Amino acid sequence: MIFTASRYTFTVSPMRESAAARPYHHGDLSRALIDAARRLLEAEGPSALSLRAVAREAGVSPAAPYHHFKDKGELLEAVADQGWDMLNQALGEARRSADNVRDKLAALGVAYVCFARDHPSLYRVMYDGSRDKEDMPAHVKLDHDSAYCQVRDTLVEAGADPADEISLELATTAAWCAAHGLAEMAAFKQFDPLKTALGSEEAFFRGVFEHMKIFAGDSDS
Amino acid sequence: MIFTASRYTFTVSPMRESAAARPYHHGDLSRALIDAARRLLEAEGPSALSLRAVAREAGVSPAAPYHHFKDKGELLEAVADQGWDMLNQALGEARRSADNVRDKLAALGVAYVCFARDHPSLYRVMYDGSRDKEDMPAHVKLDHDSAYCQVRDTLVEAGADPADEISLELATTAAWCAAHGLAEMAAFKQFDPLKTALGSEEAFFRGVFEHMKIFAGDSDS
DNA sequence: TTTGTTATTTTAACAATGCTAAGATAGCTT
DNA sequence: AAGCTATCTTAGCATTGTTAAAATAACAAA
Repeated sequence: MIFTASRYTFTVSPMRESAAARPYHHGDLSRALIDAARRLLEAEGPSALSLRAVAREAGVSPAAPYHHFKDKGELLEAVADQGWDMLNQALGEARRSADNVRDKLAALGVAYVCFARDHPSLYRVMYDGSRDKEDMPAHVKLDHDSAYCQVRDTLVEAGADPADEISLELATTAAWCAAHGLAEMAAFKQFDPLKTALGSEEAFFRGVFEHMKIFAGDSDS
Repeated sequence: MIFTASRYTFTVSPMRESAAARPYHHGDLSRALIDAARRLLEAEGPSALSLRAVAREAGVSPAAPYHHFKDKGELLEAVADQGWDMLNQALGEARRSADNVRDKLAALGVAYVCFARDHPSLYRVMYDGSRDKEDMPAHVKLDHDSAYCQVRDTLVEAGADPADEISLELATTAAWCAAHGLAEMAAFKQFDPLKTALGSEEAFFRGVFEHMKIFAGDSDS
């Protein structure tokens, strides 16, 4: 679907549900902006993601986005939200497709790192917004099927005592930190020999996770 | 020590050893620039760290830095290098002051996260440069007493088999990822209740590390 | 329909940034 | 003293985020 208005030409992605009644002049521009940002992000990486470039990609003037997002940051937040939705979904699938309970948590971890590997720019945006604030990324702790809650629930399924809240929170945080740490490291090419030695990248991820007990020593706390 | 040349006034940090024979006009400008960058970083955070601001802080013209660093990135690399030196030193101290072998690795981990907590902007710079390249941050794997090597050596001291190189690399990577992940998360205020419940921030760090065995299940590999 | 209100978009402008090319300056070498 | 070269400044360019003001188009009421 292609609109032409004044001298700007731009495309509008097909409307989803009735997400929001179609606004005034040009269809759903805020969604078009988010899509344009995602397109730019995949094509050129995070450094190319300027507000003006997004507007250009969407076919509107440099100031147009400011009527839909107060800030460049607010647009990036919207992009990040989509990323979190995708990640939550990927974790859900990994969780369902794991054979036995014992492997479920490792499967979650591998799925997490694979997501970061497959969408590196998006993953960056998902965290960059939160680094300045002192809040966790959106939807990480709040939603029912948020990534965080999925990890916590999986821990309970695997035998963690849901009554010991502190221990459960610590374990969930530990899993989260481990996955995030590996996600940020995994692309370093210093790991290439290890990956080939182990046969695949996923095997490398799994191998790292298998060693995650190191900090605990051998005793059980 | 204060120089005044043309209309720019700037300070030069006291010379260290004979790091490099004192250059031409204004003393050791490249060091002065790095110091200025560090000062700005601590005072205003990473977003305020523009090359022009650094030049301003150092009392030179906006183009002066380009005779000492080919890029903004190259200056940031130099700043990051100092950060890695500091971190390596902090890890070394933590390693020496740990009572028994068993606690050494946890002490290293806590020291790592404390460094990131105490120098958040510097820590950001230390990794930001490496995210674009696909290389690990400078000096992480190369130097003798690099942070990476210290972790690996500590693992060997704690009983890891130095002959099984793959397992040792995996374990070192696991420890590194865990520490980095926690370092990036630790500032989120969602953890405040946990920190107070456990008495201190360090206790929280230790608590997370103690749960790091989760990915391994209970069996030993 | 006409009129008015309001939401959306454009144009134009500002300050700031990274960086480069040209000239000035000062130290070193001969 | 003359020349060379490294260092620094001045000016300038393209780009960025953001704002203010003007234009445009949808809608609601008369």
